[in-house]
Amino acid sequence: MSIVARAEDYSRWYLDVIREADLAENSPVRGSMVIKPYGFELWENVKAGLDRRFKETGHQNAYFPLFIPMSFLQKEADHVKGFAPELAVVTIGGGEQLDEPLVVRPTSETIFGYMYSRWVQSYRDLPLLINQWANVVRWEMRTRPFLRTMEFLWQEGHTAHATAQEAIEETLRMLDVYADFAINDAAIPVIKGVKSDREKFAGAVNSYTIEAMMGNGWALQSGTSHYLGDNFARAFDIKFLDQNNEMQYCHTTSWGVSTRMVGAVIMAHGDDQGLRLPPVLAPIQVVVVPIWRKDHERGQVLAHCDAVLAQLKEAGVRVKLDAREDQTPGFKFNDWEMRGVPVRVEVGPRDVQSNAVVLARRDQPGRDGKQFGVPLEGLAVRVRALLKEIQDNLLAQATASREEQTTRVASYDEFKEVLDSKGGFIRVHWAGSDADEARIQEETRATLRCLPLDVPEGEGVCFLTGKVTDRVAIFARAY
RNA sequence: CGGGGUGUGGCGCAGUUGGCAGCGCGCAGCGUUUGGGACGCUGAAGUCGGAGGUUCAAGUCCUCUCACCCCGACCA
Repeated sequence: MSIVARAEDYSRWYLDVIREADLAENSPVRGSMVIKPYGFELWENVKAGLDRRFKETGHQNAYFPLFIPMSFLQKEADHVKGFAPELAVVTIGGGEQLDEPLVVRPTSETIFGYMYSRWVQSYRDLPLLINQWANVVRWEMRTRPFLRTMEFLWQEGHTAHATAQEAIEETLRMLDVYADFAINDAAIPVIKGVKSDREKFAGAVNSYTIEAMMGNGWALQSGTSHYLGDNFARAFDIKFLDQNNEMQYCHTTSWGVSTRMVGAVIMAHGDDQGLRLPPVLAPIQVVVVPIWRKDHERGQVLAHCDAVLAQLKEAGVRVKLDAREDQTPGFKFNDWEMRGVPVRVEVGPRDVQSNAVVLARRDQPGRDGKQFGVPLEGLAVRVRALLKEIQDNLLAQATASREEQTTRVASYDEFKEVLDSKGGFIRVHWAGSDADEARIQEETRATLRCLPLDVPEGEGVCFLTGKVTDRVAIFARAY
């Protein structure tokens, strides 16, 4: 059992890491997986970081049901068209054929819409800012652990507002929240952008995305935020009386981040040794490995470990002692590196003697990442600083790698050449049509990931059509 | 749905012209080990994906079938 090199077979590397780091396992049902405790803890930390931000921006959690009447989906034409192919539908309940089939939610705009129409009467009821943590089901043809599974966990925020402007502000606010989480917690640099019409959410006016780059140069949509206009308000009759006693439709939004984010963390940071977790999200931030040769050393070393443990716990560090007696220290070093633990503390007889420890950092493999003779006194302060440094370094590395793999091209020939030789993100001025976009996808397997928001690049010539435009697009092969 | 592949102890695999079902890892017990993936000895564990057929004899040959994996079309 081991992990294949990324350069040799990236998608096998990904599956190897998930297996070796004990994150998840395929279930007996095709396309669905069991998230194991270590992987789930990682997800729980993702949840915690997002949930805190949702609360800070005024949202409350609630829970809406798993089953949705089929007729609800059908109320919004684009929505049903988009989701119909991937619905799981319940037609039998309690041994009886159901009068109306129930859809296992693929997303919850419709049931939220139905309830919101009952809850909103006056402008005083607005805005409505609700999030839910839930599982959803989409019948996928091709699946990959975390990146695309038939059932996945996510949060979906659904909000209703009095005006288009407020709803658009909310959409962009949540996009910022996602970007902030990705950058500061997951240490993944992301590009905020708007989706093309072809790529946008079924039923949305506009879809926004944070696009991240994985270790192989492929793009991964890591979070989305949709401005739904009054499409769902009209479909579900979400109306209110405004200050002038006039009936108005609400403007709604929805936004989601899923367990796919775990896949993003794996692929944005992992190396040939396995997982590399950003300290903010790591279930175990520091692992302590005791080392002894002779029996009499054992007690001293473990006592020393306890002192380390106590000090780090006191400082709020998530620390674990690996006191397994049936494994050698060398095995444990490799094991925890594979699992991506950011910092390792090694405690042996020599450290007991000198009242110190050895510190090893995951982002610098081998002897380079080791500090010897680190005094026990003040260790927690030093470790916390090191965790911060590792967090920053992972972000810096991922950013540098993304910049290195982002290319500007001026012609379609160059586009194809770069895509085949180098891959990564390709930045272009873009004035093409839906049909042009479809053709590029067909010919190159690259898709238009987004039109980046924060790029005042000025006018330029569209690489495909030759038209002058100020619109910029990023194309890439994507998961 | 199209193309390719695989089903044999828990996992990864080998199994020749059909002739006693094996190897590595893991697992259990005991002992020696432990500063970068330790070693020895002993042991447990398999209706060979399923059904049918050919044969004195099938993991192996034939027919049917099921499942899973990989590559495409759909997608957070």
